[in-house]
Amino acid sequence: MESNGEHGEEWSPSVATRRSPVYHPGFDDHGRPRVNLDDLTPSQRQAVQHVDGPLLVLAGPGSGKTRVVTRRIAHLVEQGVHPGEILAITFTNKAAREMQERVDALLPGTRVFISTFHRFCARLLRRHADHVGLHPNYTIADTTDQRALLRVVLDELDVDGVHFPAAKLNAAISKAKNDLLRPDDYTARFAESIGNHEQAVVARVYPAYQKRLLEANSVDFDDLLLHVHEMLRDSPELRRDLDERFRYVLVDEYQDTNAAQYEIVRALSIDKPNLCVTGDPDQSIYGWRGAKIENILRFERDYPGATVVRLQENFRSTKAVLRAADALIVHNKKRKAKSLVTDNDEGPAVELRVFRDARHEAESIAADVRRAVESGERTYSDFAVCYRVNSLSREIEVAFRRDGVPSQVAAGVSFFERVEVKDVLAYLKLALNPADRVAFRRIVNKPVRGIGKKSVSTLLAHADAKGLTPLEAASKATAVPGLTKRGANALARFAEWYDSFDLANAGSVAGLLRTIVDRTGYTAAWKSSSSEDDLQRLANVEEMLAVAARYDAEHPDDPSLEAFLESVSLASEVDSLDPDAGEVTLMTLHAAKGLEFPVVYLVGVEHNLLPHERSLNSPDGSGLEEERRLLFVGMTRAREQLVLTRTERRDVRGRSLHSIPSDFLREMQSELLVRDLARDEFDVSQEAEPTPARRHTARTRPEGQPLLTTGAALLDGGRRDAVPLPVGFALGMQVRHPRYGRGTIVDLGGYSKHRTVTVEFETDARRETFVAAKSPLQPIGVG
DNA sequence: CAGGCCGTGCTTTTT
DNA sequence: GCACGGCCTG
Repeated sequence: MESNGEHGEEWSPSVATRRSPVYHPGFDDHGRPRVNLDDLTPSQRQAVQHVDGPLLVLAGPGSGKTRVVTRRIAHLVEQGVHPGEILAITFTNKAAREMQERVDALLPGTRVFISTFHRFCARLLRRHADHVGLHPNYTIADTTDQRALLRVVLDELDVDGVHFPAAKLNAAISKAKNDLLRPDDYTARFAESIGNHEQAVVARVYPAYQKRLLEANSVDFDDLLLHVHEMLRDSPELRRDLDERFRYVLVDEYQDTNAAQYEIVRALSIDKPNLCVTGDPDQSIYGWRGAKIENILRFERDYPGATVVRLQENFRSTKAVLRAADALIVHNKKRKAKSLVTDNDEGPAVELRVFRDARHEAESIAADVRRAVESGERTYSDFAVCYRVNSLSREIEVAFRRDGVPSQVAAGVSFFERVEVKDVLAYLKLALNPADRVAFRRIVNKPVRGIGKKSVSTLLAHADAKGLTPLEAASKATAVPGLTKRGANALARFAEWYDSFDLANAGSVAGLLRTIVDRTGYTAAWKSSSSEDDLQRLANVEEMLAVAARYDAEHPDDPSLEAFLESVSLASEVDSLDPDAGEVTLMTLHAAKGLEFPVVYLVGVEHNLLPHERSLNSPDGSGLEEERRLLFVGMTRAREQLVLTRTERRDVRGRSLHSIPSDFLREMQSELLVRDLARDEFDVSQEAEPTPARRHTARTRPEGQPLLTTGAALLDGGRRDAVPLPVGFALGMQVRHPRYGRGTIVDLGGYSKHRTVTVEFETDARRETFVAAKSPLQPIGVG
């Protein structure tokens, strides 16, 4: 309790400050307890009412886990536990936000510290950076930065970057870090390994890479955990303080914790072992990034006297869905036996539909969805389409767009990873952390200033030797040996120009960003360009400014650059999914965890895809079991209807290959209703043909009609290769809206994602403005 | 030093 | 099939 006052500040604004003792948040104004227990099952209630000591909640899919966790938090507060003593850790920002909202709904104004592992560690590291040789203004290197840095290291160590690509080495280093293997440990273990070239190379590269990161006052994703683990391990006082400070710790999705996360949680639960973990071994799908399913399996041994609560009743899915999911998962050997039971209806049978190829598969689903929505039976947001690999989304996106089915994609490449966004962010990073060599390299010649790679390397070598920041070295570039006169002058000019920015006084984050964009003239060339790509880039930078402005507005009390960059670095694409967007959601099976939809299509249930070929050669079959769990997770997202699909041919990297049905299908065949649509007389696409909107889209864009807006495909798809929306909106164009009927476009505004279209409709001269990318508007030719 | 072309290798999943 | 990095040329 004592520690709250002192540390409380640190965690604001996420943690409420101490309340007046008179107010008791566990009760409403009439003295009734807020935490309702009546609508809980006995085991749910047991978990909610558990206060002290370790607690393991084994929660099957759809068993009301979030409800239990949030109620339990509320119950703890009701029991007099101060909200500031509770720490809840999730894996995704989305889960954290949701939990925050639900706790807030139960006990308005109560702000518990709810955070993802990485964010929690980032904060902690900010506060105690000196423990691990960092400064509080450290920056976070994302995957692109990591690879860029690795390439520099490879260059220096004269490692052949062709046989040992940065991405691969990065994965190896990441894996080592996840297993708590630090450079020295790794080198000690693998330096001698003759049999494995890659390990020998990593043993050389890893220490150099880590040194460079530290030099740049930077950390990668894994370091966030690793550094915190180190400080907790090496500073008993700090560990004890935090253990005391967070008397009640909750960890969600515990089956997905890796070695570092496990140790961190452990360290916070020694003196006050009020640790509650929730999870489901059957939903462990992150083994490939170091998650240890054993962590949850051995919880009772790790925390003696632990209470174990099993939530087996499923409130989400139909009996048919659960039987199929169960038929599949029982084939896993390494597993705690658990059955899925529900009082829900039987529901329609789980179907397996077989198609000729991916195009038929996609078009059939699109037609299906349209039919259900047009008949009023469903809305678009009732549907999800899940797949094993991101590349499968493409065919679906295309078919949906062709058919006028609105969709949103949780894609692998995020907005924040686009080059132009990264460039602008690198300026911000350098402003925060002048030591950041990765950021410096990125922006020193952007826009082009005549500073080449050679000059930069020479300069940075000098800076390293003299202990200067890159900018300090650049300002005295003429005195740096080895630089050409031209290079030195350009560098000195750059440094002088940069210093004249007065970044410190730019005020808000948005102000700072605006200053940077204006002063660099970064976007200038694009403004006059007519190329679609350039306009897109411009729009992305504008969007970045909007993101910053939004951040400023949401954090008037904390306009700090580090907090902004942190939130940007730790944002993920799944976080941007909007369940109420009125769109079909397309995502990978991994991204689907924790979500639910009335109707789920699970495409590409084929051998080498699901299970993925890369999982097949794991020696103990653990890879295969994880694939099975992945399918299990996907299936159990469905509330009412589940459709699995496979095709007979599929394009893999350009080649069309014959596909083999997944073994998983055989394992649950008794629960599947098989419909072979591959040998039908009629083309699926023809069957679905005669709908009005479809005919309209077929002649959507008359010859010569300029593509005036960019669509959801370019932005939401997040990929450069996304097919541009075949639909351009232009002034005067005739469009149709499903509710308002025919109309004419009378105004256009904004760019890309925020492109707006104002339409005057024929009925009652109604005027409406839509966000182009999200609107159901269908062009019907030019008026 | 910059821009363009060519070849490789990629794709499993992500904080 | 594509995107990226590396290489070569101007």
